[in-house]
Amino acid sequence: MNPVTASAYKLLHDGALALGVAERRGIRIDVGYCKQAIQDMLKQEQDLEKKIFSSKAGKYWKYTYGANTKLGSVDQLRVVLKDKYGISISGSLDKLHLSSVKAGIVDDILLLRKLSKARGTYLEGILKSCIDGYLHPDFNLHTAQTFRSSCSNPNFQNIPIRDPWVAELVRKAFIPRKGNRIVEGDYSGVEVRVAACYHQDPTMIQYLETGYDMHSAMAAECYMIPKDKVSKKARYASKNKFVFPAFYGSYYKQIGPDLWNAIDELSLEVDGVPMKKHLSNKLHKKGDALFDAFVAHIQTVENSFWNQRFPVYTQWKKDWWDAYLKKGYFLTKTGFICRGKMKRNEAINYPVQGSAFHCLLWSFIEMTKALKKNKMKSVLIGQIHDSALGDVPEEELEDYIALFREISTERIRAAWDWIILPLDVEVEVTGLNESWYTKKGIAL
DNA sequence: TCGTTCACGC
DNA sequence: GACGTACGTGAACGAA
Repeated sequence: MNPVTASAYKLLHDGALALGVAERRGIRIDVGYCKQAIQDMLKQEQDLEKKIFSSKAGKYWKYTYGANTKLGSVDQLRVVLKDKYGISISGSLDKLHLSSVKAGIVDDILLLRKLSKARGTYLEGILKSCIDGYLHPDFNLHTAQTFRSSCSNPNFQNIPIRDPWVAELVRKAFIPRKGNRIVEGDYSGVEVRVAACYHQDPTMIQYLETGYDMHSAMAAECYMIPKDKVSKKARYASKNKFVFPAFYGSYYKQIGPDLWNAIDELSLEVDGVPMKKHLSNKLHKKGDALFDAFVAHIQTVENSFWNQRFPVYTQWKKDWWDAYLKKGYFLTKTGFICRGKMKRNEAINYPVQGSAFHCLLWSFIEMTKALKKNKMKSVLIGQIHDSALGDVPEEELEDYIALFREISTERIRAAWDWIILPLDVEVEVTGLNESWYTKKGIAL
């Protein structure tokens, strides 16, 4: 991919400069917290190791491998599971596959992995790159195939958030400057909106303009429940296991089992009835046959999703792919050309993912300029694909938020007329002088 | 040193 | 009718 218009080149040029400003400002780190937390976690890990080695399986592990014993070795774990529990696993021993294994040792191994990840990759990684209490990650615009950004030393774009326990351990390390709050402005569903700018499916546009809750609607269809019975957790499963994967090109053979597994992971229920029991009543099947029937049901939901709900979107995907096969390249809305050998899903996803990030990048550039022009003390400190983080003095809080909203939803549409739908941002704010972990959404 | 596997994010 | 998830970084492990 290369910029082929003057404005595309300028976007990268100005983007590199704006990100450079943020890199030099840096993110404030609670170094004392990090050091203490690392010590505490090391202690927990040692206790856990002791516990493991006092179990029968742990003793066998040590006996077999002696000084070469490594609890992080999947090869060794595989042998112990087979010899000590008679459980033979040929494939992956990752979290997903291990969590269903009924062997006493696996829960402790998974907990140990989680702790050492949080300590090693994150807290120790932060201290490794921290200079005088500030972190200055590298934000790159020249590495990702899609012309998204990437980030390293350390990677500020994959800090834990989904597991609340790990999120707390790690995010407490990130703090605002004295008298400030961290303010995170996040585009809502920007990839879905940018995709709609390409395919212009009228149903999708209507959904986005009216605030129709597609995730809930699809939860209702997937789990065969009335719309008003869709719980938050069912909506979450629908969003992350059906809607997003479907937009990325996944299909029922992958999506069906994922939605099925989510039932137990999230303990889904309908009116107090366990979800699998509910589905059994609906599909008139039990056991393995119920699973097969559920996957088949998801196949029909998927067909209806693409062919009944979004036929224009579906046709666009065909046309876009055919045009790429014919020409050997395609152009993005933000003025880049993509050439080279691509698979179907890549050719369809790259322009969307790239242009969606470019919306954030444009806003980041304009925000950087506006803060300087207005002589504000607020500083931008980082960016995570569809969100921008500021370190904002209490007295500038309202102005900063208003400015960010205006730039990222109004000014951008005046600058880029290809954006044919409203954009929306959510703003989250930490407590005064409090860590990133305390961020909360604010009412409009 | 390098490829693979794991784990974390959007 | 077959086909079929996108983009990243970092650490540990283990073979070369």
